[in-house]
Amino acid sequence: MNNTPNHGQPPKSPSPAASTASTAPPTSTAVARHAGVSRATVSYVLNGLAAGRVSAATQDKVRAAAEELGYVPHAAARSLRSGSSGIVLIAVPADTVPAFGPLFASFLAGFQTELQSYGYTGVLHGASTGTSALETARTWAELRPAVVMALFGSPLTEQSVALLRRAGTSAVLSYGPPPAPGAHGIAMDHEEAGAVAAAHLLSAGRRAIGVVTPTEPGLEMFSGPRLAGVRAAAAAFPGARVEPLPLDHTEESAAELASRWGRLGLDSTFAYNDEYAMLLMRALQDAGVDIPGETAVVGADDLLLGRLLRPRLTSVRLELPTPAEVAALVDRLIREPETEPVVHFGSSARIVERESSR
Amino acid sequence: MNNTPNHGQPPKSPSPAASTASTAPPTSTAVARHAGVSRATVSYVLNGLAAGRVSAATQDKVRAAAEELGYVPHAAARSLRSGSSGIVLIAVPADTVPAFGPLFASFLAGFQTELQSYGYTGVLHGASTGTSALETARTWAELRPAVVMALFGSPLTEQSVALLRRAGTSAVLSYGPPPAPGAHGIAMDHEEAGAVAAAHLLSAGRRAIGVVTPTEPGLEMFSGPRLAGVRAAAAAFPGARVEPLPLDHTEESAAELASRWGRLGLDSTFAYNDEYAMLLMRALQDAGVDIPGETAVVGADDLLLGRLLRPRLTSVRLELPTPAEVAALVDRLIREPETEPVVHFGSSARIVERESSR
DNA sequence: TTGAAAGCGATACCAC
DNA sequence: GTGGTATCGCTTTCAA
Repeated sequence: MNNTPNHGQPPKSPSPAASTASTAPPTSTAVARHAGVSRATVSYVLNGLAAGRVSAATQDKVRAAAEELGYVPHAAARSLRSGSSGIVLIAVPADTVPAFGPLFASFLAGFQTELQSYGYTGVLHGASTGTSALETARTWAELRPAVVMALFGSPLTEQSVALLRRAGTSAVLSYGPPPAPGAHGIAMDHEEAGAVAAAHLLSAGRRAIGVVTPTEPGLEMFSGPRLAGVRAAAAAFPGARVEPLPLDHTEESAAELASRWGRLGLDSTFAYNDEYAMLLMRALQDAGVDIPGETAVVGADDLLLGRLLRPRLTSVRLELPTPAEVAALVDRLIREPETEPVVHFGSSARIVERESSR
Repeated sequence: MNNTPNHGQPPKSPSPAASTASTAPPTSTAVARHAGVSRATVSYVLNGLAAGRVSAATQDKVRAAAEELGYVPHAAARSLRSGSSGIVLIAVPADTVPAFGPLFASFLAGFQTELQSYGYTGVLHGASTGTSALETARTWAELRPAVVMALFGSPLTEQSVALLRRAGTSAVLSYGPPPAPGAHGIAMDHEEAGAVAAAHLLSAGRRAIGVVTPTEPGLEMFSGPRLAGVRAAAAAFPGARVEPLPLDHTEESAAELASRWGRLGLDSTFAYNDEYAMLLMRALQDAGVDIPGETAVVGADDLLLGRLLRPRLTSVRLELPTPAEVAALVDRLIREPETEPVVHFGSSARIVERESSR
């Protein structure tokens, strides 16, 4: 990989041919010349600040010229001048992305649209977790984003938050895990998810609960608290036992786990999500374990998937904050950058009971 | 929604408090002052062009000052000056995103990392399909991206490609569908996928093939060609019949389809992907249809899911171009912007035979 | 009603 | 070895 310290600049082109087909991109100066007015006038007209300043005839001339030349303002120049980029940087840990479900994808889609309606430019940035938090923050800071929203496992430390804030970022918002010092947070209460699942199993008389913890990197921050939630709930029941069950996202891993199921002596499981639940359930069924008779299974996320399984899958549903709510929060943080960092609890968990845990 | 013509600027803050905690973000001027040198010197040192120009002692001073102040270069300023942003804009149709599988998510993750290693900044932009192609292109063009890679259903027309090119974009690359005039393309051969599936079913003696076509918006561009591929393959077999089967991504829709399965008289199905295959298979099994006895089922994408079903799911696997290949292509297009638009066929399909079609 | 001009931050040529 | 300084495209104040 080329890693010359060229600060993110692309390698210089060997052939300095004009960057595009014919001419250089039209600037506001070109529009002004074309319309026979000054650049100032162009700016007023095109930004809707022309009321009572520029005659209607002139406005038409300007707009026609812009249209004809295919003029598009230069965001970098504007942001340089105005001092703010209007960029909301949504950081996604690149190597965890595949593990996120459709639930999350649809949140993102709505969120981006929502931001646009506020006039911000939502920009997704896949952070490769190979690099340090500070280095990653530097990359982000170069864009001078109004807000950085760090999703899930995106690296974020006190230092990197500080760096971003010095670079003019109004707020850093951690979505998922508890925020680093200085950052706001939208926390999902994974402990509660675990607790809800455990409460359900315990009240059904189960006492030996396995908790599937994915070995995929970047997911510990969810599975950890969930496990803790299960443990907390179990602590209230004398004789209850909790067993972590590391599991790869592969058939082999599930088969291996199922093969030693008897020795584990578990009467119930809380899987990381519905997909892992399916993976485990299949392996258990293939190994002759009766579900829910011998072992109850509870998934999470309440995907369509779970309803297609037999027995149908009981699932814990985490209610996420809506895109509109989050966008409104982002807008507020931009307008009031000095707001004390605070954690907004964004979710509540409830159980969707089906056959796999009866 | 606020849609005042303010060209993407965020609403002005009512409280013009300093944008960040304490001071304004440090500039190269600040670093220069702090180090007791000129801005020019700072620029040389920080960009690694100081060899034989600046003394080692001075270089150290500069770097120390930059470090201490937490200096981060301003991408907008740099891009303004240098005339190129190094941004590779990856456009994703926002409302289709949830329908993409893990396959694609992992491609994206790798691609972003790959771009980074070339020195480009990969930026994902969720295009809300509510807006016109031209308007969307304008939004993109404001960022002056080096390349726009439009995924799947992102709106792209001859006009919008032209607009982007006038704005200095080296190349527009359409990933998935056949490119608009002026754009390069990485096409996935969905017809081949359909043909491969059909060939498999036909050679197993099946003659009445149902083809599941999702009703979700934005997916026709895949399902259409696949259906066409099936039809083409079937045309070679006298007596073969092909039946499109519209299906929502819901249990109800699948149940409804299953309820009239007898009347359809089909002995096989090619589903849009493994998830739709699972949906249909479940409904058919619930309706008492034997798989593969009465009806063979073939999915697509070869997800883990398919191996967990009973019977195990036969699937068509589309080999996508690797992130590295695509990144290399992007790099080439940036360095040689005048390359004639061309379509790169990026995929080949093969069948993974399992129990559901035996 | 319009225009001249300053300046946002970084780069690189040219002179010292 | 180092430092002025013009320049990228755009916004906005002030003057005409």
